[in-house]
Amino acid sequence: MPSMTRKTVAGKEETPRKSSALFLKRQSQIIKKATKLFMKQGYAQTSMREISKATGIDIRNLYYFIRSKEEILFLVIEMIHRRELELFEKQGFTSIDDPVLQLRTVIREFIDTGYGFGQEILLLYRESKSLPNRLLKVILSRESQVVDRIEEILLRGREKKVFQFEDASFTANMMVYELSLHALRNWNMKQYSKEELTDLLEKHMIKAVTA
Amino acid sequence: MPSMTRKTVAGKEETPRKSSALFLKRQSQIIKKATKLFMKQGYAQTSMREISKATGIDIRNLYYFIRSKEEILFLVIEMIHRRELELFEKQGFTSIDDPVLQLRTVIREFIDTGYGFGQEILLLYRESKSLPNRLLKVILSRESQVVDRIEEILLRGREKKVFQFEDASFTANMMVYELSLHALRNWNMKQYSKEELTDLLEKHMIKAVTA
Amino acid sequence: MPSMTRKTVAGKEETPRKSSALFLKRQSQIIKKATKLFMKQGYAQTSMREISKATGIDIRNLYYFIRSKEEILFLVIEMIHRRELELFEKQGFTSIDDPVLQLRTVIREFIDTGYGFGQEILLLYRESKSLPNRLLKVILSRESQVVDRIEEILLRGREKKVFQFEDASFTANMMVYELSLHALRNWNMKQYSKEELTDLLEKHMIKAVTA
Amino acid sequence: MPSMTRKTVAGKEETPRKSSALFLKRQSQIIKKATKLFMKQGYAQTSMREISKATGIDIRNLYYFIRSKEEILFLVIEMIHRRELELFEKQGFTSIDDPVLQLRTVIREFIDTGYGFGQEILLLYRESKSLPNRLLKVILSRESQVVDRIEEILLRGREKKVFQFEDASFTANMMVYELSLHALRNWNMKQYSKEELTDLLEKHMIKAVTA
DNA sequence: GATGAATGAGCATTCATTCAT
DNA sequence: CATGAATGAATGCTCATTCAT
Repeated sequence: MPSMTRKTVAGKEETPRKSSALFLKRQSQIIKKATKLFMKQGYAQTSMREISKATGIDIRNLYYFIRSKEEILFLVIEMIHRRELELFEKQGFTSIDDPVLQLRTVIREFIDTGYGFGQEILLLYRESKSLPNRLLKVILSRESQVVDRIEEILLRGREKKVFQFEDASFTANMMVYELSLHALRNWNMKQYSKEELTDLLEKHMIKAVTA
Repeated sequence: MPSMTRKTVAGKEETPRKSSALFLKRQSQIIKKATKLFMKQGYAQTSMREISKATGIDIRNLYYFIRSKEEILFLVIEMIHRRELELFEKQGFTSIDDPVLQLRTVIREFIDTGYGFGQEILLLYRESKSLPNRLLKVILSRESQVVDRIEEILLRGREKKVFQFEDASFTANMMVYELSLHALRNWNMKQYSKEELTDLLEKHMIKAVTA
Repeated sequence: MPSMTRKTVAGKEETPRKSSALFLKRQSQIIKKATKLFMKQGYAQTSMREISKATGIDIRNLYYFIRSKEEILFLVIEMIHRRELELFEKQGFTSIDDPVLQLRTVIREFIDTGYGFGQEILLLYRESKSLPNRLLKVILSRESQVVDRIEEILLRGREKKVFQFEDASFTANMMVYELSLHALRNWNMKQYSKEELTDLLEKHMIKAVTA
Repeated sequence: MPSMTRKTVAGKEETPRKSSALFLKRQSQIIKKATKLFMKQGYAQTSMREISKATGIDIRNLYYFIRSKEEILFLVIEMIHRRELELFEKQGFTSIDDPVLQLRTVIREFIDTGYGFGQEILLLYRESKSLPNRLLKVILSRESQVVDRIEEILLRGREKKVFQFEDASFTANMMVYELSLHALRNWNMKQYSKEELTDLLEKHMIKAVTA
């Protein structure tokens, strides 16, 4: 751990950040490459030098676009959540009336893309604590938003008497968690094809909330 | 010379290890302290110096008991699994005839102690990949043993027509995973007391396998 | 982390190296000082910290100019060979027609400068094996070039019927070797002045190839 | 370089050494294994731990038989010289009357065995300077004895008018040196079989001293 | 934006050797 | 002889970050 003393904490707007198109482009370029590296080797094991090499941006100029390594992690995690939330805003989704179908859609969409960024979820679980408390809170509130969307579906389903469960919050949490099964336990899940897994998960989850 | 060439990799028994009582005592002393440190700050973020300080063993003598930092992680993870497996060997457990009751017991025992070492499970998920492939394999096969024990219970239950599910392996995996819900998502679970959580989990899990 | 995993081996051009004039200047500055140190105390016995101190370049910035200690040794040895080969390219040398005179010139030039870098030849013999095979091959092929130049002279002489010997390659090798006599056995050679030695060597070597 | 301050220098008989048969047996056991290790990896690169492992003697008990690592090197080099000198004492050797034949015999004997311990000669050249001055002197005087024996042969030959050369000492030195050609330049000598090399060397050396 | 240089802090691991029991 | 423990001193190398030009 080098120089934990001089830490510049990300998120604290000390200097008005540039926000020209090019600036943002460079930033997202950094975030994307960093995401890949963090997923593959972990946050602590990824050096700024590697990020510099991956992006082609000189390490010293890197600090022109981001404030610190910590900020990169923050932005990376933020991006993952943004992508998760986008799933719920896909056109047509909110217009689905049947809660069961809606839940099914969520599961399938999540796995469809989530299968791809399953590693990213793992990153979330693994690296969150590398963030200082203040940033961690921001991240966790983002997470809660995802849980909330699931909870809404469940509550609507209970009103319609199609779903049955004790605690909506608990169940929603469990569901988000279950959706990450593959990512977190992929070593034991390799025996199943994507389709098999989707099927098994769907049945498991639907069974848990139907009467 | 920090010997880049002659690297000794943990687990590879080049020399027969010492195994006197005193030696093993020192080893487990190291492992226990390291476990705490790894849980709190992560493997990569914990330095040998810190482990040395925590154990009171001079850093150079530390290498008398362990081969490398990597080996410590290996032993730490191994110990966690050993503790998990011990749950299934508690006296009286195997004599329970009712599968539902047996499953309930597992859940309660797991949470009872697991609540305590929840952090350790997180460590498992988080740090496994810091191990080289060879050691990772050993660890994952240990993990499988835990899953296997659950699977046995499920299969016995299905034979007795009390349980119903599609895929025994998938379900057992999911259950082990669900049992770690609290550890991995404690930030969203703080709203529940230990008892509430146990109740909710139990109901959720039993519902998933009953007809 | 001393990066046991991501090791960068000297010579393997992962990243295009810098090559500005200033960069090269710093590099040769390092090489020169390192040569001295290696000659005096040996490669293994010379620490990077010493090289840092000798060059006045902070040890951490040292790694900005060289990839590893190993690379320094490689560059040091390379430079020695470059200097040796330059002897054959001195103006006027190739225009000497008489092979005996040509050989004499080589011997005298070699000893003249070689007397100065005799220690460097010792270094060559002593430290070559500290290099990994890949780099060692490069070095040995450089060495062969020196032998080849001598061989050329010998062959020309044989054609002209002034020289006589069985095996050109063997003889050339032996000659290069004999030229290093002083460097390698200086402890027994101290009784002779530079001039005496040159005379003795010259006579010995010429006698070996004349009819 | 660890603790160069506390150095216990070999050779200085501080404590009356044990000299029972077993003691000497253990010592020569250490020396033999150390010789191999030093040849393969160099003196500085060989650790006491490795010597301990190779001999099967616990590293701490090693110091019961030798005073320091330095002493091991001294004893190793001493043994090499003892073996060289034995060549001149082989029965029948001194009774050879013809100097040319005598020289031929030396060459052949030397290469015959020397071919086997060529590496040891290299060790001599490479590691001598790892010894403190006092010990180095002892070693070099041993070396001189070898040279002296050759010189004697040469002088006898000159008296008998079969040999002709300028400086006996220089020539003898050169001959010892030439005999190590293979060991020191084996990388370029691999093209020749042992027999070829012996032939070439013999002719080269005889030619250098005959009229 | 590129570039040369610096800096404070640390890393895991090894070394030869000694000593008391 | 074996064994547990200590110790003073390094080792090569990397880290994130800053700054002036």
